[in-house]
Amino acid sequence: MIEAAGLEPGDALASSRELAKRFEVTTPTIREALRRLEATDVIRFRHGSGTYVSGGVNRRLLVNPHVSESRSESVLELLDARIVLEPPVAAAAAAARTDDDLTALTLSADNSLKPQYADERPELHFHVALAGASGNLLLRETIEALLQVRARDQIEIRHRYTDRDRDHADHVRIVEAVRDGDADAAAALTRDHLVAIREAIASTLGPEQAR
Amino acid sequence: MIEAAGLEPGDALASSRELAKRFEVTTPTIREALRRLEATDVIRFRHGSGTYVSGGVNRRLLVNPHVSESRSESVLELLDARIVLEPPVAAAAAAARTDDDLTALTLSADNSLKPQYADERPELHFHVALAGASGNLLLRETIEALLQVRARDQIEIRHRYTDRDRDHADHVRIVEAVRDGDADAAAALTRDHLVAIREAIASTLGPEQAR
DNA sequence: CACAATAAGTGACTAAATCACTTATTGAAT
DNA sequence: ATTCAATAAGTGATTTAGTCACTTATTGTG
Repeated sequence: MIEAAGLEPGDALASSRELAKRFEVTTPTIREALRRLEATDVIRFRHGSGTYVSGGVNRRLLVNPHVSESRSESVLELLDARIVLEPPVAAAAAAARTDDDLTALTLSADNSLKPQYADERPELHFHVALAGASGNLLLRETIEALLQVRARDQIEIRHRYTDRDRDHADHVRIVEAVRDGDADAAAALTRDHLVAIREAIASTLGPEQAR
Repeated sequence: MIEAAGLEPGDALASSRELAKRFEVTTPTIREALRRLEATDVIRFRHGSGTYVSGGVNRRLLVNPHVSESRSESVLELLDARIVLEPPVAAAAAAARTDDDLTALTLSADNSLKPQYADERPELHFHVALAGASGNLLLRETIEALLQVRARDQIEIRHRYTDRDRDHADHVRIVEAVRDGDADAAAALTRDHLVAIREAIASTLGPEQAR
């Protein structure tokens, strides 16, 4: 129904009672269906106001909200995965970027000096914008989902371990490589950037967990 | 509660009525909670039998089951994303593989001659096993989730466009490179393998969609 | 004109049933 | 002794009718 009506994030759904009438079931049944959609962030409930379409409608990959991250070493696991996956994405971006991509990339690089909107505006996250410049939406969604893993830790990492100036300088260099269409340089710079972050975190966790 | 009790896929949950008593709510409320868990495949209902823990409990990345893939060109989009991401994963596998990984890899390569269990047994899917050999679980889960995108099309692809013998031969060569610890070769062979599949599909879709 | 009271609309939840389905048990026929 | 159909208990699926909690636009008063 959301698809058929072409509803987009922010749009309101019909009320539970109305949906119940339309589908000829009762409200508890409707609620069960809506709760499933809520689980993948397709819709959100606002008590007393209504239910609204959310960002999940156009997000094919997502993080399982029902798996709690307990093991602390998985922060490094995540960084290791990013070190493998993101450099080639940067290379692809360097090969395929449009002028619009460059504009968005520059904007998000500047935002890394004051990353205040990074959580609610994913397109302002540098690494997401970088993946977006590859022209492949699925690639962008993959990186986006990956960055949602251990999101809580990542916020703390940004606040405690990240040197914002250095971060920004790294990002600017990557943007330059992408602008010049230098795939190898973009990949290498991205790898160095992530390795530096990994090292900074690993050293604070103590050598026994650094592998 | 699933975590606390250490329940694993296949284990049964308490009945709805019992859960309702335990949490001091009524059954419709319990059902809403369970439906959310169902949406990310943490649990599954079996009418008349019970509700059981499912594979989603230890899957951090997953495909949004509520987004229907309509555009046919996204098959190529998926292949393009895999061409970017999987070669470096293969390289990482060549660098980190253990003997156990090699055994699993050989097994899954053989399975690609008769890929009958590929859907219900993800570890038998060659590209998942390859990612697993990297030693990074998140990397494996990422590839696993990616392969779930357009799963329906992928089954058809396997049945119609794939030359099983050639597929198997490609896989064997990749395994050899991983065994020898030759990261560059593993990456190159994986890229060639995926590019060949992409070309086969692109040609059947007609040149206008091949980009 | 500002602002508090109001009323209508919405989600959240309850309570007590009934229906649909599965599965282990039971007991009779073979 | 074995087989197999009837049975009963347990489980999920859904209904019905209503109440509570919250939001928001409207209205009437100061």
